[in-house]
Amino acid sequence: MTDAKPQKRRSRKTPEKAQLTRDDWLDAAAGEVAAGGFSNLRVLTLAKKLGVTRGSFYWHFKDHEDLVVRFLNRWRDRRLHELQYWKPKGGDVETELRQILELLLTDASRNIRRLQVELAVRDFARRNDYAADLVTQVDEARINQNCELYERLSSDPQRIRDLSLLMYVATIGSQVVLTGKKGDAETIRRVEDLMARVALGQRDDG
Amino acid sequence: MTDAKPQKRRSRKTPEKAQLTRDDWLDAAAGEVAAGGFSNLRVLTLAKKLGVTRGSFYWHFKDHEDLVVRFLNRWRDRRLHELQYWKPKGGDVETELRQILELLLTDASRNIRRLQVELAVRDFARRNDYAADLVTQVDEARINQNCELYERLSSDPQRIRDLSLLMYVATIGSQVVLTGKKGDAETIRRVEDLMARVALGQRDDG
DNA sequence: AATTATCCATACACTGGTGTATTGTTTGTC
DNA sequence: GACAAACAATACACCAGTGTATGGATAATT
Repeated sequence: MTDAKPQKRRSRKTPEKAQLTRDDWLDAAAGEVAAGGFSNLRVLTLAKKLGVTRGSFYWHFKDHEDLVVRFLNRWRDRRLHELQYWKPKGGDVETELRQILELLLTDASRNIRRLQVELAVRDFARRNDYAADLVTQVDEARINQNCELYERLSSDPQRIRDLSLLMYVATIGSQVVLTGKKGDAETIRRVEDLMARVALGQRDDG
Repeated sequence: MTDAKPQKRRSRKTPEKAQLTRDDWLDAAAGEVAAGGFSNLRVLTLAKKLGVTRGSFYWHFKDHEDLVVRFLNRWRDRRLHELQYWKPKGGDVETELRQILELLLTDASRNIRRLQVELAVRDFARRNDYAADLVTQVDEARINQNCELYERLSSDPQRIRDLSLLMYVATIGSQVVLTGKKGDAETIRRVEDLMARVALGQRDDG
């Protein structure tokens, strides 16, 4: 009653897990980046949200830049690693194409936080060379990955690459333009369908 | 020699134009936004680049938020106003389509600063409701504008809108993914060509 | 020429952020 | 249970940015 002593000091969400790991900080950082971009990634705010002081931060990280670099590296590693799930199990071309498009558009628009982080990284890459390099790596890997699919739709290597690139920029553009808007779910589904038909070379019926 | 007195006090780039106007500040703000996004838009830095102190700023603007709002408003007004140049003078559908695509892709990629500002506004819109509203207005207007063109390619209203939307998100995505990369000029031209053929419904030859 | 409006400089208070050094407090581990 | 290592709190110096109040200089108007 008289003076509030430190009393317990470990009062985070999970009292069992008293110690914070570096990944905990990176997870919290993802929340900040998703919410307000990299300019919103501040040590003080992060510590407050984790229920500790900055003393903990400077144990796990050298400084603010160290946090940013580790965050970007983890992001790239995960994006490159998840590519293995981008190759559907089998089936005809149209099925696989629609699967991959659904993964890139409908599924992505549901995973708001992941998408917000990606857009934030992309934005940060416009003024940070290191981030720009990672984004390029990820883009290249994704486009190359999809080429394996579009190889079945054309025999011209240049055309395959262009088609893969076109589909990719269309998905990114959809995420940029449509995400977070009202009634985007239905719109995204229609765009998704139209993209599939474009890739398959089906003529318009209008 | 002894003590540097204020001596002249008007020593900006153009000594004739001693007084700064609000648009001068907004132009300088555009540079900051293009370079580092809205989080890089600081009164102090702006004043330094204009060769004045913040006393001038707080004469032309109420506060920092006032600057941001005026900047966004001017951006929207200009984007909506320039739409009149998006309607080609006449000619067949393919010519007009290729003209509009060149305007949206090749020309846009040359106008780096304008594009950087647009991407920055788009990013800012993810965490600012007012900016999000303006971006939606601009997107809607552009898509509607292009509908007039795609009306000649289909008779189904829904399909017209979807096609216009697809082409639009593809251009935005191209700007996001390809701008500032090495060898983007040639790539953009190929994507541009492919988009035109897709819109025109030409079958692949591969 | 005097006055007013316009525009900018200066000085100040305040906030919020980084980074460092030092000192606790836990948590294994022998 | 003593010791060391891992983790976090505290206090400090420092800087960058906003906003305000006030005064000074210039231009316009009469």
